[in-house]
This record gives sequence, structure tokens and C-alpha cells, in this order.
Amino acid sequence: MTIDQLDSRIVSLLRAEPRIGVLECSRRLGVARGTVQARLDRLAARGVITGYGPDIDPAALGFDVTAFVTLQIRQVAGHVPVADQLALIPEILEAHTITGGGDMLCRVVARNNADLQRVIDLIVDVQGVVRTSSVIALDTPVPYRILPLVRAAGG
Amino acid sequence: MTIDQLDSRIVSLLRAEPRIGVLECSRRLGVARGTVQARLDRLAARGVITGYGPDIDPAALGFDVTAFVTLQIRQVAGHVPVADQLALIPEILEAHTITGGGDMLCRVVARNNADLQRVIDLIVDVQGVVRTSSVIALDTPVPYRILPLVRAAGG
DNA sequence: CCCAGAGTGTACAAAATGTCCACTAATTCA
DNA sequence: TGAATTAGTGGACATTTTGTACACTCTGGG
Repeated sequence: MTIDQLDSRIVSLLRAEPRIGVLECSRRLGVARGTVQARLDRLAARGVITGYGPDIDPAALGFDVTAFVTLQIRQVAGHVPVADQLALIPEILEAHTITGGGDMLCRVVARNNADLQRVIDLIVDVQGVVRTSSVIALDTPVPYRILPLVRAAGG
Repeated sequence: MTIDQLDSRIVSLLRAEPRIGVLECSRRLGVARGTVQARLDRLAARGVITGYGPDIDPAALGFDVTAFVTLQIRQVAGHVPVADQLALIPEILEAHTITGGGDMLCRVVARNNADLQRVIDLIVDVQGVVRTSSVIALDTPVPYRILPLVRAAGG
């Protein structure tokens, strides 16, 4: 539920220099290796650390356009849920149900504006999607980050 | 700019089981270790892989509420840009400028609804923010994912 | 007072890494 | 055509890291 300062420093260090490994990490923080390992195991067991996979930049893959698409949903009985259909579209990076009746918010990427239109058409074709409204991200002055929150949570 | 099938398989495997390391990865894919290392180095050099840091779940830290906050901005001359101010708020995980004049879209987390109000108040207090409009994420049927896109891009 | 939990320091075998090398196959280019 | 470049293979080696175990200390709580 809560993390302390050592947890915070371990996570910060590993995010800043992920290649260093547990041993080097323990050296830099001045604690025993076993401590760092135990902390990491505990953080993973509690679900705080969900993975270590390589982080991929969609823009580097050619998906330069990011958009947030709001969907108005009409749930159709006896059909595959809308979310399951959306999950089949690779360009949808995440989807949330949001306040306001049957609405969803999706983060979508595309290769360009024309390609975005194609993706939106795919979304509109999903059974139960009534209407969509898109907002294009022109710039990202604050890219996704988690360290400030970790530090705020852990001192 | 583009990745091939081997890149895609390397990334997929490492995201699925990040702990296995380069050697085990090469064994599973039936290629030489040097090849995997070279591929990973190249992906990192091209910016496709941006890092390996531990992925943190804000909810596990107690930040159960996720919201998307749209800001209407009036740029004030001679002041710190709005984005820089927003970057100081740890609960803002990312911020985009979006279509529609002076608007921004922020992803915000908070410990609960009351806490979300506090964060929104912080945002409103930022110089240049005229108005905010919040949407709370009730559920996340499609959590953030990148693998389908990688597979679509690389075969 | 004693205990449980957390951290320390050490030890050791097993595994992975960084870094070479020589060789092959495919592509590009003069 | 021939030469050069690039990517991949397979092997080797010393070094480093990991997984795991153990005995010890320190702390707060019952």
C-alpha cells in the first residue's frame, strides 16, 4: 500500500539506469545486495512493479500521430463487448470507460493523419459504437513519467 | 524507421518475460546471442527502445483514481510556461497540447475523489489555466499495451 | 524479556555478460 | 565481375552477476 524512501530510491535508480542490475544498485545506494533483492521482490509481489520489459516509443516505429478518441457506446445485447473488439485494433494503446453513461476514451496512434482516419473508421465499425470524437495530440510537453509520483509517495 | 520480424519477436519475448536476459532470449528464438545483442543495441540507438526501467502501477501505490483533465490555456507573457508548471505536479503523469487553440490534456492520478479535487485545484492555480474539465476513468478494459502495435509494425 | 522482521556481510556454485575472433551469406556499389 | 559492406553464426575467454544459503545484529512490539 505504501512505499518508503529506500523503495523510492531503488525504483528511481533503476528507472534512471536500468542496466545496472541489483548488485550495482546496492553499491550505489550503500545497502546490502540482499536488501535490494528483497525490496524488489516485495514490490513485485505487491504489484507495485508490474514488469521490466523494454519500453517502446511508438513514434520511433513510425506512429507519429497520437490521438484521444472518445466513443459513445450503445451496448448491444448478445454481441461481443465493445472493449473486446477494440482490443483487436493494435493502434489502440489503451481504452478506459469514463464517466458519462456509455462513453469510452481511447488512446490511439497512427502513422499520419490519413492513417488516423483509417483507424477511426475501424473504431466506428465496431458493433455498439455510435459516435466518435477525436482530439489530436500536437505536442507532449510532459511525456509519461512515474518517478515524481514515486518520490511523492515514498519520500 | 521500421522493424522486422526478428526485432518484433525479441521485443515481444522480452516484454513477456523480462527477466530472462539476452542469452536465454537468443536460445528461445534460435539465433546467436550476438545477434540479439546487436538488435537490442540498434533498437535502443534508433530510439525504439527507450528504456528498461521497472514499470510502476500507480494504483498499487494507492493512487486508485485516474482522470483525464482538459485545460483551457491563456498564455501569459513573461511567465513560466504552463507545461513547466504542470510538470511540477507529481500526480500529472503526462500532458499533451491538443487541437483547439490553447488546450491541453493531462492524465492525472489521485488517491481518491477528494484527492482528485485537490490536484485539480493545483492545476487551476497554475498561471495561465483558465478552465478545466475532468473525466474520470471508471475502468480500464484495455490497459496500456504496446505489443500488438509492435507485431503489426514488424510482422 | 523474547520474538519476528529487516538488514548486513560473507560464501559458493552456476549463469550471464562483455568482448574478442574467424568464417559465411547476402547486398551494395564501383 | 569483383570488392566492400553489413548481418549473422559459433566459439572462446575472463569478468561479473545472480541465486541461494548461512550466521549475525538491530529494532519495535507483545
